[in-house]
Amino acid sequence: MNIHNSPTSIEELMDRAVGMAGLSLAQLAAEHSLSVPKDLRRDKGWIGQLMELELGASAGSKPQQDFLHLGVELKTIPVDDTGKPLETTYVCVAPLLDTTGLRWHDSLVRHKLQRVLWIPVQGSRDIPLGERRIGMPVLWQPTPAEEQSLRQDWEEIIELIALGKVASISARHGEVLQLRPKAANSRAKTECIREDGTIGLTNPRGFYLKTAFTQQILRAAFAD
DNA sequence: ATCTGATCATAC
DNA sequence: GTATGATCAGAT
Repeated sequence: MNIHNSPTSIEELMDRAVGMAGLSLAQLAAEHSLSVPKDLRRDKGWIGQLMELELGASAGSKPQQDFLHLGVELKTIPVDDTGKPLETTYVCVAPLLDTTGLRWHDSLVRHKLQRVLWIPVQGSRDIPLGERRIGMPVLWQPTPAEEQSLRQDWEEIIELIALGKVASISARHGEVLQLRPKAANSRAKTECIREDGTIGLTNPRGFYLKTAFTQQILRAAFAD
């Protein structure tokens, strides 16, 4: 199933995603003539890249949805044997400068999460990478309640950033959305607003979805 | 066992 | 550095 063309409809995208459910990562890698890394320590994005290949997502480092023409963002999510997410989900970089006038409706978080195709993959480190199996896909759109939760957290965090308090924002802020470092390492710096309004430097941050939130998404999808 | 801050590879 | 793809691993 070496498909490199981009799907022309959501239906076609879902057919492809359902088609790879149940396969092991080794099986899928073999179909694309890729070797399976020993582990993910130095290949943290390997599974995501593999899914992009199989589903025909646009490769590269473009700052847009994976399936722009379909309005769909692709996310792989590592889960344990009960289906519980093992990691938070990165959404996008957070603006630490020029936050004035930013509104939820126009935010990158809202745009990226308008429609997400979740691909659960066994993520336990006890399972050799190649033996981990791909689960049934979930096409998700935030319910009004979910969007409200996201919006509330986003507005709170953005407000703190605008007040120059980014340094005091920890991953504990937010019910469903959190702010955490997103960089090569802690020496990476980017400009931010200081409390006195001047410009300072701090570690780049990204928005992440907490595991309880993504667990709820997956549970609701498989509830029927 | 879970969470939070830190980190890894790659393209440009 | 910023953007893509995320998971690692020490602290709690």
